[in-house]
Amino acid sequence: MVDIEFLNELNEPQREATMTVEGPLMVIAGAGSGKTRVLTYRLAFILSQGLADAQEILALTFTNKAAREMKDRIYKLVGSEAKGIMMGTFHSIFARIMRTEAERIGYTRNFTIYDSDDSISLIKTLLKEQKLDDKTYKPRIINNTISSCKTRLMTPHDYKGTVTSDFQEKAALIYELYEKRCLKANAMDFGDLLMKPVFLFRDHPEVLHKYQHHFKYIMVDEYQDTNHVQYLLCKMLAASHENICVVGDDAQSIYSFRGANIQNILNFKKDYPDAGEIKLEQNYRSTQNIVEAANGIIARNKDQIHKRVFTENDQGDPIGLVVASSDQDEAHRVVSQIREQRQMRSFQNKEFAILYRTNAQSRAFEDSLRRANIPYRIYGGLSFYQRKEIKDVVAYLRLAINQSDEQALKRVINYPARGIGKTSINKMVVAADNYDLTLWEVLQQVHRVDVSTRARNAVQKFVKMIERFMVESNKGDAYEAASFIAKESGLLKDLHTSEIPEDLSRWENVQELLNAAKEFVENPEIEENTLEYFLAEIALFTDQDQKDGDDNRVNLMTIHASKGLEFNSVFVVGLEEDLFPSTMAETREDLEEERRLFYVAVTRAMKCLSLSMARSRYRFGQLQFHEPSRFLDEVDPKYLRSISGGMPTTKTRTATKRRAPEKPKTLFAKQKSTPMEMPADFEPSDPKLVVPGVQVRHLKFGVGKVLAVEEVGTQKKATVFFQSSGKKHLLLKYAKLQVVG
DNA sequence: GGCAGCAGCCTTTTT
DNA sequence: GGCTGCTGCC
Repeated sequence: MVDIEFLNELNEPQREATMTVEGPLMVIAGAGSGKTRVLTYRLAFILSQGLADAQEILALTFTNKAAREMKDRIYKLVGSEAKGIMMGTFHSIFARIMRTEAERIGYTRNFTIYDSDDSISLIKTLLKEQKLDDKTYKPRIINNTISSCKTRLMTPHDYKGTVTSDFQEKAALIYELYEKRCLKANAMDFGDLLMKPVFLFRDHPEVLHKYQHHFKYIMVDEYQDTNHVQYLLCKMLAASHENICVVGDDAQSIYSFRGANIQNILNFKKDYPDAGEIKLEQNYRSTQNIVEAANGIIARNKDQIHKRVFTENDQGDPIGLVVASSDQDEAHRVVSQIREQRQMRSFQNKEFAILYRTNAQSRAFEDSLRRANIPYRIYGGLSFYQRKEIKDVVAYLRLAINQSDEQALKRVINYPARGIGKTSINKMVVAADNYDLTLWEVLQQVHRVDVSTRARNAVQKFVKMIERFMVESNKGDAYEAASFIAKESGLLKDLHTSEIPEDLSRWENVQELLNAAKEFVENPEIEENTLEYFLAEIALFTDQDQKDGDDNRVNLMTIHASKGLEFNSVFVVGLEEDLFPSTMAETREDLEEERRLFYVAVTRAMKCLSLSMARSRYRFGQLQFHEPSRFLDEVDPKYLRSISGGMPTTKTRTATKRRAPEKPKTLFAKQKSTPMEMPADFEPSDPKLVVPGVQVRHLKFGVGKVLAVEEVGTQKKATVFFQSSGKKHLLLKYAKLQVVG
């Protein structure tokens, strides 16, 4: 038995929540009340008491990152006993279960996971085949319809019974065809990963029993954001022992747009009348001002469980309020405040967060921060795995594992160009349809299809290549296989020899993917190091999961993405009607969700909080004027202090002047994982300091030694020898160099 | 078959 | 304002 001294670090309700492990339990955890701590300690407690082995515990989290962090913390508490806890997102856990059980529902274990892009592109194909216009029947909307059916467990047949409009009727038809095609492609979409297990458990009680028996303890984090399917899965798995603990905060439910159901929290007591209920109400995160202002905000919502969040922390500073004239002005003033707080309170860059309602708002802040030479990091937006070049490589990998994967096949069949054009592909698609074969099977028998000799030869070569990839993917580990495929497919070469400058950074991104494969292979935690497992992992990897990194940068993200995080200083920006709350929010329920979102934003702040709005801003390429958000009126003025941001300081002007105009577009676009990011602690030096003999750092080339500086015309040109890439000539006017050592 | 140029869409949030 | 995907031209 492991020592459980750690329980002493908890307050009374926290300890109770930690030690109540038998039977159903609901923990309502207010913002900043130590929820994660309770969850980790609770798991550590179960393990240390020998109540269950790690593999017998199921812990469902909201993001993979949350799971990883929790695992780390549990390791620190109980050591290697924690190894093997089934911890992850609903999607990743049930994807694993479905791999084991795939054969029972007509799939094989190597099935592909379609992301929304794959789904939408399949829907487009189907619309075309049905001669339906994709302007009237928008693929994205149909995709939303299908996923919403899936969270409500509606099959195409069920849905057909409910249609009341022409659009729905066509959507039902597409849904039906879509399901057939997914099955044929041995592919599941996000919705399937949750819906199919429910049907599997329903139709195969022995399978359900197996898992019910297997998981002795179940824990669900962020329960307020679970949807109906997730709710059912929990209920099914917990039915025999009922050792289920759900943790959440109804006030922070912000995902109803994707089917999250706040009722799940309220229903918990109906399903388990004897369930314990513990409220964590002491906030350890924020100042009194922030906690009380937040309480005042959320009090206006009708739908909520009563609780009284309080704190024993200091009162703290008033909440800053900024009314800016434009979005640029807003950004500018936020940056000024960041500067000021860095000085006055000695906060580091990474202790700041700028939170906004929509991703599109980030641009103004990026510009301002870049001008001020403040490094920043953007969360969200286009994730690494959504990039074209990455999707191309991944498509090859997918194809190596699952040849039925139609979306992957179509993506790479003629990329890099190998002479298999639209006409030939169309003929083969038709053949596949006529003979009820997969596209891959047709490719294998291309000699029976009426295509040009040139195309036929190209197809046969392509098939041989993929077959080699199949062999390779079974032979080596994920890294070896992926490297082989990236190289042999011609993809790397295509990017490397390309004239287009962006292709260089694409090439680097592909290298980055290979690095990820290497890291995966070297991770001792993983079950198997094959390509198949690697693919399964990255299919569910999202931008929310990117590593924090220790680098010192200001954080920019949507409020949704900020859930679960905390920062010393938070700026909630864009508090304008029609932006936040969003125009889309019409009903009282919608509006209450927006208000919860505001509540989440405000409660991310530990010490400093600032709210701002812009009277005008560019949207859809047009200048728009906005009224202040109603949410600003909902903050009690006694907590507020208006900040009338004045003119930019001298220092600001200098910084603005100093920036090189080329910097954003060229250098930063070439950053590896996320473009436009500025590495931490990179501070370009005055060009005068760049003299022969000194060591310098360059954003892209790394560290190097200055060999010579010469005047070319009116400009200064330096010759630098870089360890990474050899000798380079750089114009000092453009190249930013930092003198080091 | 490949590329360039343009139209139209988007902006709520994501596994 | 920026991106994607389509069309039409070579």
